[in-house]
Amino acid sequence: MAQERTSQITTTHFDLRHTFESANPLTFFGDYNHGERTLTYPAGRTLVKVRFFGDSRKGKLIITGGNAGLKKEVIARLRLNDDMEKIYAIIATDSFMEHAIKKYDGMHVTLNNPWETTVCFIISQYNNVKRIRKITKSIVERFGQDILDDNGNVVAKSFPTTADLAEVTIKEFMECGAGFRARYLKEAAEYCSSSMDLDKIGRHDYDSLKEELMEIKGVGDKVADCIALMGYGKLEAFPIDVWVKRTMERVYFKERT
DNA sequence: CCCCAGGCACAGC
DNA sequence: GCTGTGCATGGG
Repeated sequence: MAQERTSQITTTHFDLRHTFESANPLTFFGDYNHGERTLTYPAGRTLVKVRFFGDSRKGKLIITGGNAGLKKEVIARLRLNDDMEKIYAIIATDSFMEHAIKKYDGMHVTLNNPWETTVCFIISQYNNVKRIRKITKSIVERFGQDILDDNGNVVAKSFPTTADLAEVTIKEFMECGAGFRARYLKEAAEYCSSSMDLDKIGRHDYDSLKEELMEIKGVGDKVADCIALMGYGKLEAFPIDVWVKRTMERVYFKERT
């Protein structure tokens, strides 16, 4: 029966928009609605909806969904317990960083399911954000399992498991727009569903974890860092994509600000 | 028409 | 080890 749970979390130095217009995997299959200030995403067999009130200085999240442990899940996933003031103090190394911190106050690194993260970042290689989103959504839509509301209507799809995707053919991944990454997805799903334990390797330290991740075809240095950081919460990881590289070169090796 | 996008595997040194 | 190259696809 319909007993929708609602919980509340108060926040400081958190901003939903900055977080979800940034670089985390949830961006690729969750739905962020800027007008309504809501984020909707599948978590297990339920659909989570998060609504943000206030601003990065003083905010509030209202969470709705059918699951009892949801509040804890959201706090973990959005890393709401991160000590942002301490982090800002550490990374405020120059005026460029100070400006960035001010401008994007409340942008959080998120903590995601390792497999979801792996899929998203395999798709991300040599690709643009719009297409990454399109491909990811298409795969979830097509191969995820139904998430039902109380009346039995399909409201969303869950993120497909390793076993789900191991059954998918390269041709089907191509039909989702994956292009040359189709065979990486196929091999990753087969490998991760049979020869590798994504939960278990989470207990390894950063170096060893990264080494394990790079055994997956289609996962190289940068994607492994993304998975380590956003799939496992290894804060030592520092993924350098073309934008980070470009910015660092511009700011620290040419102009100087 | 060309170029590029949240890199990667692979070949050839 | 290091460097160069092809890669599916869509948008600018």
